[in-house]
Amino acid sequence: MTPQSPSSGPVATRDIPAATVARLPIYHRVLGQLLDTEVATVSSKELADLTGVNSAKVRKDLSHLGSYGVRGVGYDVAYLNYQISRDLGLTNDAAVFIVGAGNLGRALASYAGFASRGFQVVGLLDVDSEQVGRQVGPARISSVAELEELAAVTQPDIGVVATPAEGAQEVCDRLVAAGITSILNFAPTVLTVPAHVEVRKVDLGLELQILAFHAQQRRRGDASTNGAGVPRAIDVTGLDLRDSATGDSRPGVPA
Amino acid sequence: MTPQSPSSGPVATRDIPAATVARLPIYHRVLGQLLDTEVATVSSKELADLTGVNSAKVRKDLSHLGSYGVRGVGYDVAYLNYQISRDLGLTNDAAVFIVGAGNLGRALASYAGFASRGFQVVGLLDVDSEQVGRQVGPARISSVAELEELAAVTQPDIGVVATPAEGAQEVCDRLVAAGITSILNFAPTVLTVPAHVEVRKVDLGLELQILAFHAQQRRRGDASTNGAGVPRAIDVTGLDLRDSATGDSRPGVPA
DNA sequence: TAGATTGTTAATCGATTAACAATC
DNA sequence: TAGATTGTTAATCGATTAACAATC
Repeated sequence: MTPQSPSSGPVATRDIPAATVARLPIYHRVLGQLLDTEVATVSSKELADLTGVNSAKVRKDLSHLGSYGVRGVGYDVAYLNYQISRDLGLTNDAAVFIVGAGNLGRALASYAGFASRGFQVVGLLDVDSEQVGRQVGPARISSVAELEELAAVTQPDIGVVATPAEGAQEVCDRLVAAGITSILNFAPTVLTVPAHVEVRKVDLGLELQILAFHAQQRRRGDASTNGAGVPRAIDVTGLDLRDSATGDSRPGVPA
Repeated sequence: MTPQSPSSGPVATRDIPAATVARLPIYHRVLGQLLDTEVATVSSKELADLTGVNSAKVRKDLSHLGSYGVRGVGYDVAYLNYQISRDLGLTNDAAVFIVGAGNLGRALASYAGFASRGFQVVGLLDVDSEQVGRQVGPARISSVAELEELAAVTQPDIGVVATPAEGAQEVCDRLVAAGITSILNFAPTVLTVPAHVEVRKVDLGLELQILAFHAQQRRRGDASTNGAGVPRAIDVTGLDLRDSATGDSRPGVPA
């Protein structure tokens, strides 16, 4: 994930459906756990049970990567795990640059799930000069004034915006100016970026709202006039988590 | 959102498509900002520009709530905002119970986006006895040993699991036993819950992985043999963020 | 009335899933 | 060979979007 030209082999990543891409990390995590417990092979049915994904969907997803299974046997855990890593671009470490070292920024910097999945925090910045110099997990907090300088040195692949809503757009602009083309946005704002930059948005309040909505639906189902009384399991699919960048400097789709 | 029987009026929430539900909070946030700037009406086109959602989609989404627009004019900001709040179940405060007061738990407890959207943190628990008693934003940290007791008193609507992966399932079981039926899971594990409980999963590493994948795709498009050189904007839809609860005690779909 | 914008229709697109032939 | 499981087909379902009649 360092910005070199990719010399990789026959990675069959042409036209993997978006919904499949979104599930690959799930398979990847479960395969990692299976590796730890020294399970050698796994069937689509087993993967389905472990991930909650329909087994036909598992097979279809994996078939987009290539024919890595063996009929009558299943998938070799280590081999499949490696192939998914490769297709996800995790074989080279991705350098992550976190702006904002409040509770959230610090939580992200010390999040164990990053290192184990090939992400390396190469910068953790904050405006608060009192915070500068403090060690947070593997990172030391730097001043946000040094953003450009640090970015030039560390060449981050991904920028994470963990600031309040107010400063977010400015930080985003500076990240983009520094050459970063992938941004993960935790601030509750829609970020405006040029077309070549991809922004994904994580909105923690939104997740709660969706839960609250479904909870309300269940209560209605239980107690209201229709009186069905069956607590339906409502499936939420089709959530678009991506800030679109279809035109130059247009706002995108937050989650 | 307190567990009383809903006496609400003609809330037209039957069969709102899942994809629409996932976007309502986005409209809600933007409408709130428009309210602050005293904008009286807004057209679907304007809402589309502000959220990055296609304008036809905006109209279709809003039409699921009822006919709240005026042809030739647009939507009354305050009225639409209220209707969405009502459909999302935000008119009554939802009580949120956070287990795990590490960086992430503290970030959530002090997250401004919660209070402004009708969520109230009624509990923040940690195993670390040194943390107990500390004030974090509006909440004071309690001992996780008091989980059942506190839940009985505060009657939380939503439980948030912000513990490491190891403790997550136990915490989840205790939340379920305490009567909580909506759980937001930040731990990198699939939680197993009874069918009547809904779990939504937020996986911070997953978002980074998806960004990394797209970044890799862009580099391929730029530099590889096909030589197209056009940085495609790849759209990611269809991400299922919900742990399913289709059968009793079956694992679900993590995000 | 003329202009603007909603609400809805219908076509299109993509994702899901059961079913089964291929094959280890 | 018999049993198991993949990879793929095809049917179904839901979401997206352009287009436009309804109507303010």
